[in-house]
Amino acid sequence: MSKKNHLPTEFYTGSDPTFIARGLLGKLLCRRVENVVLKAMIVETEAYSHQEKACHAYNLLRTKRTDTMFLKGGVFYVYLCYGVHHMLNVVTNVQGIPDAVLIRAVEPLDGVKRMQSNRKKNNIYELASGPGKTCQAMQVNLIQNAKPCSSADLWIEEGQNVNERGIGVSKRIGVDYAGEDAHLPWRFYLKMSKFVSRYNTK
DNA sequence: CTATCGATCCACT
DNA sequence: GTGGATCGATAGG
Repeated sequence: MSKKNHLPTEFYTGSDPTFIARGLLGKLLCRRVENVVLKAMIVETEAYSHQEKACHAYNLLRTKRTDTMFLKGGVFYVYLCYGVHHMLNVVTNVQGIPDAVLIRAVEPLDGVKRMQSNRKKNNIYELASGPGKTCQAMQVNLIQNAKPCSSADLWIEEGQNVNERGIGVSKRIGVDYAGEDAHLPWRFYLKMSKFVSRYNTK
């Protein structure tokens, strides 16, 4: 058994979600399915906080779905969107304070053939350039919900160091329903990456 | 119980 | 650029 290079717990619990969303850029999202290991670098994230309307757990709203977000930071929050696509988040903050970071896009590194097969696409730039695509490529579904970010079948490990100046910022995508909070500059991405989702809402 | 609506993607024009 | 797919969670009667 090789020792995994997991992130320390404090990484997930120690700061507000925008800081953690920035910090996750360059980290590696890893998945083991059967005997195949998939690895991909996180290149785009969005922060969600219980204090703003775009968040499922806004105002500490607790439901069957948002229960996961109330767990201590460092677990995955997975849900189904539009009845079709899974979305992968990382829960942050301490227990009882529901904040999270959505993983919106990753750059495939290992197991690319498997991801191409999962996505039924060959173009590497289209394998995980969006939150739904990322889950399809990495074979993430509701079974992963509430599992630790250091699980044997899905985990996050150290990756590239990212220079702050290499990080682009914009408002979040697809949250127009959130009123004024829709304008929060809480989407973060690697400027130089060709693997981010196409949208570039400023 | 029913109605509404997505933290999206893709095919098509 | 636009619209359909598709279904579970959610809120309200």
